[in-house]
Amino acid sequence: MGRAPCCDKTNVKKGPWSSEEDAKLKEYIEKYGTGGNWIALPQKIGLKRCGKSCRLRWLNYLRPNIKHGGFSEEEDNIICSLYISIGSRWSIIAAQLPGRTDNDIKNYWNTRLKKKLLGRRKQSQANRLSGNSSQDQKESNGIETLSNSAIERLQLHMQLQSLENPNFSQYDHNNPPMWPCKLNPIQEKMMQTLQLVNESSNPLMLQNFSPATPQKVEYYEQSNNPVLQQEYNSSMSSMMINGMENPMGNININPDSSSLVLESDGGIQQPSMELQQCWAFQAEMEELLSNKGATPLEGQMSEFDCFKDMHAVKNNISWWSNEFEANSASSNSWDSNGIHDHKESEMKFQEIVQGRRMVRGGEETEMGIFLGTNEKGKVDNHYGTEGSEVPVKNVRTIHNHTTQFSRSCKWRTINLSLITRKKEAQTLNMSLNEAMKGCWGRIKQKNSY
DNA sequence: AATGTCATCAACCGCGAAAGT
DNA sequence: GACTTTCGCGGTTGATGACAT
Repeated sequence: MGRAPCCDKTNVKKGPWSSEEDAKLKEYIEKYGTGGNWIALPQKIGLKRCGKSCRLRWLNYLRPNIKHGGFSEEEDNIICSLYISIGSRWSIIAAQLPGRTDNDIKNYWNTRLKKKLLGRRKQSQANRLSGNSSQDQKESNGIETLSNSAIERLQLHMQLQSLENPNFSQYDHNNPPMWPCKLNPIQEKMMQTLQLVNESSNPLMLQNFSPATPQKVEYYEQSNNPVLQQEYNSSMSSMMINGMENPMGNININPDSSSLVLESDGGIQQPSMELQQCWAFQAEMEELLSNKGATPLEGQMSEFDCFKDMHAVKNNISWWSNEFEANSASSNSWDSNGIHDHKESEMKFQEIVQGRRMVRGGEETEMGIFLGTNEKGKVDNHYGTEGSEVPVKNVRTIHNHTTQFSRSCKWRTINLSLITRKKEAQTLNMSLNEAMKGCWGRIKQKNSY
C-alpha cells in the first residue's frame, strides 16, 4: 500500500508565502506553539498550506534569531571542515552555527563554498603542473593534502591551521599530541561535532575520542564550555555504565599508510561502519575535487561538465530507453545501470529525435525536435512555437536557459517525460508525434538557424 | 533592447526513521 | 509485530534577478 498523502494536495496553496500567511503562522506559534503536530496546524490557523510547508517556513524563516546571508570567514571554515569530515549532514552542521538553518547552509555550500573549494583545488593543480615549489603547494590548499579518512583530514586540517596560528601546536605523526592541545574555537567545534556524530552512531568511536588521559580529563573538568562539560559528563557516565575504568585507546596514524588504525587495549580494531562510510564519501569528494569526472564516460555525465559536447548528448539518448526509466524511477543518482550499447542509443536517437542533418553557416548541424517539458508535463515556452526543429546542440542551450546548465537531473526528467509520452503512445496505439502534441518544446522564430 | 548565462534562495518532494495505534 | 501517521532530512526545482554578449 502506498503512503497516504500528508494533506489534500488539491486544496493547499503552494509557492512563496505572503506576509499575511507569515504573520498568521508566526502569531499562532508564538502564542500556542506547534502543538506537536504540524499536519494539524494549518487547519487550526486557517491556512491553506501543507503542514510540512508550515514547518519549513517556521524553521527556515519565521523562527526567532534566524540569520540570513553574510556568512563569516569562521562560519565558512566550519562548514567546509565539517563537510569534509562528515559530508552533507546539514542538520548537524547547522547545529554548530547558531542562527543558521540547514537549508541556508546547504544553499550556501552548493552555490558558493563548493565552487570556492573547487577553485582552490584547480589553482593547486595548476601550481603543481607549473612546477611550483613544495612550499607553494603546501600553502596553496589544505584540501590538496587531505585524504584517506575523516579523522586524518581533520588532523591535517588542524595541522594547516597551526601553520597559520602559532598557538596551535604542530601535529607530529610520530608523537601525536597529548590532550589537551589548545584548540581554537573552530577546531573545538569540529571535534565536538565529530564526537557527537560518533557518539550517536558508534560507541566504539566514542571510546577513541573521549577523554582518556588525566590531562584530557582535567581539561574537560576545568572547561567553562558547557558543551564540553556535558560531553565529559556523558562520556564519564558511559564509562560507568560499561564498567570500564580506562576504556580509551589512542588513535595511531601511520604516516606511511593510507589507513587509520584504531588501537585499543583489545588490539587493532576494524574501522567502524560509520568511518568506512566516511572514507567512501571522502573518496568521492576526492574524485570530485580532482575533477576526474570532467570527461563523461559514455552515457554518463559529470555534475560539472554535462553536455560537454554533442557526442556526449547523443550517447546519452540511451537513457530514453524503457530500461533506463525502470532504473531511474527508483533512484536519484547517476550510475551506469541505464547505459546500453551505442547501436541502441543510435536507434533511439533516430526514432525519437527524428534527426536530420543540415548545413548552417558552413557548419554541419544536426537537427531534431526538442522536448521541453518536465516530468509533470509542464511545457517551457520560453523559446518559441510548438513542434519546431532545433539544432540538437541547441538542446543544451535551451536546457541551460530554463533549467540551469549543471542540473543533469533536469535533463533526465526531460527524457523521462519523453519516455512517458512514448509509453502513452504505445498504449493508445498512436504515433509518438500525436502523443507529444502540446509537449514539444518551443523555439522562438528569432532563434532560427 | 534582446538574448543568453549564471547565481541565488525559498520552497517542494520523497524517503527513511520514529512515534503512535 | 504490523500498520499508519508524522517528522526531519537531504536532494532538487523553479522563479527571479544580475550580469554578459
